[in-house]
This record gives sequence, C-alpha cells and structure tokens, in this order.
Amino acid sequence: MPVSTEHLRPADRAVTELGRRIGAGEWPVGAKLPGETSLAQELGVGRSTVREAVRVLATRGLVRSRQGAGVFVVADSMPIDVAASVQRAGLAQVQEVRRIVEIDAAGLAAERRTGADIGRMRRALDARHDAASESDAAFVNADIDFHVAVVAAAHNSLLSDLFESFLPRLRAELLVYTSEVLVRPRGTEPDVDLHEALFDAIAAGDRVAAVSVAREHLV
Amino acid sequence: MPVSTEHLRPADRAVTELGRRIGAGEWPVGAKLPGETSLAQELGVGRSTVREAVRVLATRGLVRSRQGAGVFVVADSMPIDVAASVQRAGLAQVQEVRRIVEIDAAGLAAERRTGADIGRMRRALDARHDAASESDAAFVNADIDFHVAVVAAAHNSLLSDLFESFLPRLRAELLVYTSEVLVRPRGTEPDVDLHEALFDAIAAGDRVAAVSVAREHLV
DNA sequence: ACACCCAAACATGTCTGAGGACTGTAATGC
DNA sequence: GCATTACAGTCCTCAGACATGTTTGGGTGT
Repeated sequence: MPVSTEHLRPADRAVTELGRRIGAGEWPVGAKLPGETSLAQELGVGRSTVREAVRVLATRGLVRSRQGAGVFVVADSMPIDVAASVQRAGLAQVQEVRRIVEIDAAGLAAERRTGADIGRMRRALDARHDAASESDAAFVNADIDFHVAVVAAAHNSLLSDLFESFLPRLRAELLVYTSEVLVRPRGTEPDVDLHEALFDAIAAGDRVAAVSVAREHLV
Repeated sequence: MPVSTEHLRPADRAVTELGRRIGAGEWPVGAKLPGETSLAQELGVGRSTVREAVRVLATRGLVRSRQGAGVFVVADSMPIDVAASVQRAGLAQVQEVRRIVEIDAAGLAAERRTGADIGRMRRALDARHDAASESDAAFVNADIDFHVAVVAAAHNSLLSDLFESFLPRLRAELLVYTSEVLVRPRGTEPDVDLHEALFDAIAAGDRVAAVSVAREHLV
C-alpha cells in the first residue's frame, strides 16, 4: 500500500507524484515530460511548484532539464537516500531511531571495546568536561564526540555510518535544547554522571549495565 | 583559483554561492539564513530563484526550511551515503544492524499498529504461505514483504527507509540461505510458527511478546 | 508579580502573469 | 540544395499578491 500523500504540501506532493509516475514507467528513460504548464494543471498545483519539484528530482538524478528543450527522464529509480529521509522525518522519529541505534550500540561496545576505544572515549569525556566553560556549540560538539566514540566502540561500520548520518539533525537539536530549554550556565556540565556511568559500564565490559544506562540516558 | 561562476544561470549561481558560504562557516550549523527576500537582494536574483536554490540545498541535506520560521543550516558538508555503506559493510554487520532495527520495530509495531497494518501483515503472511509452492525467489520476496509490513507498522518513516535500504543485501542473502543452506523443498514453509507468533503478538498489542519473538526469530 | 492570551509582525509556501533566453523545426530566399 | 530566417514551444527568471505557519511582545486577568 502506498504511503498517503494527502497531508503533504503541494510541492512535496508533486515530488512524490512525479517520482512515482517515473518509477511506474509512465515516462520511460529518455522520454520528455509534459511542459510545466501542463504538469501544473494535471497535478493541480502552480507552475512554480512544479518547477521546484522538477528541480528536486533533477538534484536526485531522476530527470534533467534543458532550457528550451524540456525535462527528460534519465533514470527511473534511485536508491533510498537515508540522509534525505533523516531530513524529511519528524524530530520525534529521528530521536526514536537514534535511541534504538545508540542503546544497542552501547551494549555491543561493552562486549567489543578495545583499549584504544576506552582511551578515545575517556579523552572525549575529558574534552567534554573542558568544554563546559565554552560556548554551547563547542559543548554540544564535545558531547557528540563522546557518543560517536561509543558507537565506534561497537565496531560495526554500518552502525557508525548510520549514527553519523543522524548527526547533522542531532547537532541542531541538541544545540537548541542546550541553549533554549536547558539554558546551560557557563561552566556547568549537564548529565555528567550519566556519561561517566556509561563510560564505566562499557570500559568494564558490562553489557547489561551499558544498555541500562544508555536507555536511561536517552529519554 | 576557484571555479568561475560567471557563466552559470542565476539559480545555479545561487546554489553554488550559498553552498560555498555555508561550507565557509558564514552561517554555522544551527544558524538561520537571512530571509528569502534579503537573500534575493543580496545575491542579486529574484525570490523564486532563491527558493529553488534553497530547495536544492535542502535536498542535498545542507539546510532545512520550516514554514513561518526560516531556513536553518543542518550541515556544512554533504552527508554520508548509507546505501554505499550497506554495500561496503560485511554480511555480519548488515545482519546485526538489521536485527537491531527489526526487533525494536516489532516492539513499536505492537504499540502502534492500526487495523490497516494488521490487515497488511495478515495478507503478507497468507501470501507467504501461498508462495511456499513457488520458487525460492518468490518465497523470499513474500517473506520480505511480511517483514517490511512489520516495520511499516511501527509508523516511523525513517525506520522503514533504513530497513528498506538493507533490502537488496538482505534479499540476496536470504535467497542463498533458503536455496543452499536450508535447501527448502517445494511446498514447505520454514519458520511458519515464528512468523505467526510475531503476527499474533503485534496484533494483540503485546510489546514484550513481540520483542521476544522477534529476538528469537532473528538469530 | 506572574501566567495566560492574542494580535501583529515576520517568514516560508503557493499561485499567477509577464517577459527573457534557448532549442528545434519549418518556412523562406538564394 | 543549402544557408538563413522566422516562429512556436519550453524552460528560466522576476515581480507581486495572498495563504499558511511561527515568533514575539504587549495587554489582561488573577
């Protein structure tokens, strides 16, 4: 069953609809799409909206537009772009997946961490402590460095890449949270106990404790 | 010497220029770009041209625009390509991540599944049963359809996209396993009990049971 | 003094109309 | 027959107006 597109804005609807039709073979590779005005009427949106949709599809590599000639299909499908999905997804969804990834990563890290991993996490925690007196952006970066180190200690490159694909969104979110919700005063270091507990559990190789702390941490 | 942008059209110039400034740190991650009208005047182009440029950057994952609020920088460089990472990663790593995703997805599905989700999963299971007498490829596809339906019932589009980005790899692996390791005779339907148990747990809304069955299933 | 409400200001989203720039094709002139 | 020209089709850009969503700050009631 296709995903409902009723609630999407016209531009996103147009992107979805055109992408679907191209994938369905309505316009095979090499074919020319109808003109902007025709598409606008057909999709029930304005011409500028069609233009934005076509530009998105061109950026994704599905079509190519040539001024004066038309818009031509150059591919009928594209691999799922997880990075784009991260952008598109709601904040709650990103948080949820991040939580899933990081909790399990903490458990794996407790089983697989090497001496080098422990050293990297320790240094990241120390840097986080030093960054407490810095700006919120610097502190958030130091905090993220630690979490990246934890996931890296799970020794699963796919898991690490997944986590790092969340980082842009995560960084923006954490920055807003730290500066606007938490209103962190300079010199303070939020959640230091939880971070130390997570480090201790992983360093000790205690999988159950690591998962437990991570689960508590990420609520 | 930087590439000349004199000959580019306004829209492409705007994309290049905005991307360059973001990469140069003029607007750090998390910052809000000036309004569309300001940018239009600053770049010497029309507002709709700025809009198309912003949409390209949003598609590339550099910015994210929120209606009424503004356009915000979410990354200062192109994000990681997860699809390539899936290809690059070892089979064990892909399996491990898939297991993490699907176990938690089963738990969420038990909490959030709608009547439509239950119907889709039921139909997928029936189709899996019917496909038992078909070729291994058809059976594997039917099996995957059920698992996709389970993840979809978690109602997290990012989670679904992640899972589906594993599918090409997963399909190839399952095919080899079914035909060469299991050597499934025509008409037999492996793991039917586990699949039914997973369906029952999710349909009943029993999160604990769903997670438990999924964990047992995916070893 | 505090919390709440709400209206105005602002920002992005969309539609429409107009004209410019480029392409491909048909008509024209030689 | 060939080169040139004219023209219609299409994308590209700009401008203005209105719609929709967010943020902010002042007023109000407690």
